[in-house]
Amino acid sequence: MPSPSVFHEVLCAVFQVREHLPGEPPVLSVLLWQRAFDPQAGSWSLPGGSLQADEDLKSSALRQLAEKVDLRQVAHLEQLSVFSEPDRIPGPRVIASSYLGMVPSDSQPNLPQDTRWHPVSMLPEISFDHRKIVERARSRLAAKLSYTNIAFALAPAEFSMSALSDIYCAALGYPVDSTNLLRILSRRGVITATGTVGRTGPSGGRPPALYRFADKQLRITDEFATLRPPL
Amino acid sequence: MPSPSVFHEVLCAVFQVREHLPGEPPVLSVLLWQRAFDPQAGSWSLPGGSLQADEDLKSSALRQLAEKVDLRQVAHLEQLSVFSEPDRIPGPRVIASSYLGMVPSDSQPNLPQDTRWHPVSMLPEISFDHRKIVERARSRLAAKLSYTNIAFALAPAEFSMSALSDIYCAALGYPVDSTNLLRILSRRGVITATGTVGRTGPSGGRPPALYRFADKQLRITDEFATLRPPL
DNA sequence: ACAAAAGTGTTCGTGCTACACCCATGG
DNA sequence: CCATGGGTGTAGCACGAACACTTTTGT
Repeated sequence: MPSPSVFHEVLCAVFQVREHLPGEPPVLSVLLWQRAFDPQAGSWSLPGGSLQADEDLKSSALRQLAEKVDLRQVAHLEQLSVFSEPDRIPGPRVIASSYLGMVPSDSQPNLPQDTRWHPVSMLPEISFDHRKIVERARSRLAAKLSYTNIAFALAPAEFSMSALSDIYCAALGYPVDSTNLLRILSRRGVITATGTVGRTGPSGGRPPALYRFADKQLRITDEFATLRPPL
Repeated sequence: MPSPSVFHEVLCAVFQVREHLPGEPPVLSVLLWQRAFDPQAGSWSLPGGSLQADEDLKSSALRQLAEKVDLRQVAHLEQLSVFSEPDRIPGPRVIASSYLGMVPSDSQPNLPQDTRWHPVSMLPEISFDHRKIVERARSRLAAKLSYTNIAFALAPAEFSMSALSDIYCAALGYPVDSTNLLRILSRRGVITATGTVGRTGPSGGRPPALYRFADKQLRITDEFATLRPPL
């Protein structure tokens, strides 16, 4: 192995569906911190940092999130792609492995001063190539919502179907009918009824049945939309 | 950036659908080379090697395939995941980025002595964690066959539908009806008729119409099997 | 004429969307 | 008893699987 070794960093696009304006439906938001110093002081960056000698990438991602932004409730974390252009950031070469992370909508982590949730529909100025990572994370999340149970990582432990369809709507960017969503997800065995009911809302209405996700691990629920095996 | 830099290698799982036994339908095969020296002398490895200072990962992968196994007709190459366990191979730490590559079934690259195509159904002893990479590449390929036009990278420039369904069959591991395949792919605009016909086979029969792929770039052709946007 | 392979048409099932209608609760 | 939201039922459609039937060639 005669060739040069390089630095390696992990960058995490962590999403939460959260209320941005009170009374409005919740929106998909991503966790960013603001750079205090150059390069690109003032712009917003993804949390992350450099890989240590004794950890693999995923452990590193979890460590950085816990240490730097005090985030410990990551319900799901998966690899996106690697960004390896030699000049992707100024200074010595750093290869970035990007991750998609998600925290449930009911968790309220304590964040440092420089760190904030930003609705993905109104992102501030983003550092380096981090915007591309956010975009990729977003589209990966949208795609996986349709054929996996990945929403378990965005939803609280128990939820009404209208709350869940709000989450899908926020993540996908278009309305999702809660009545059909129930049928799809229960037929696939993704969610199960708890048997309990929630409280009725502030403006009246029937109290909703509550559901939970059957698994808290990622599962493919709709493999092979087409070209499936015979029999 | 106080932390250690590490070596970084690229590993390519390159597939071709090729005739293994004459007269039999073609099978999905992967390109491997046999290690002459320890560690793990005799076992078979994926082509690849270490990243240079001035190249990104994809360029590196293409370079290594051209230099080391004289392979220049790679029709598609995409990133799989990164393997970063500190002790994944003996010796100093090396992080591996894995790639999925594909070669059209009609190209016949010249291979070095130690390099050979192996049907994925009868793999030899594989080095280190390379088997895991082959498996992942295989399942990624199978998945993408159903919702993208990725078969363009496995098929020759022009082909009959029965030849194409042989390719799908080899890559998926189960039979694919050529008549339905035609309908699916032409409806999606993935393939178009050339207007010409091929030669009839050695055992007689009607000469087949020839088709070609409309794009030679990867395209998603069946986004959102479910939960699609309204209207 | 017959075998072999390609191409066409038809039936059927499945799964999702859309929407109308019914139910439960608070004021 | 009415407004508000939750839940159920149903019709329709789009797409693909399976398979029978027809067409075109070589021998």
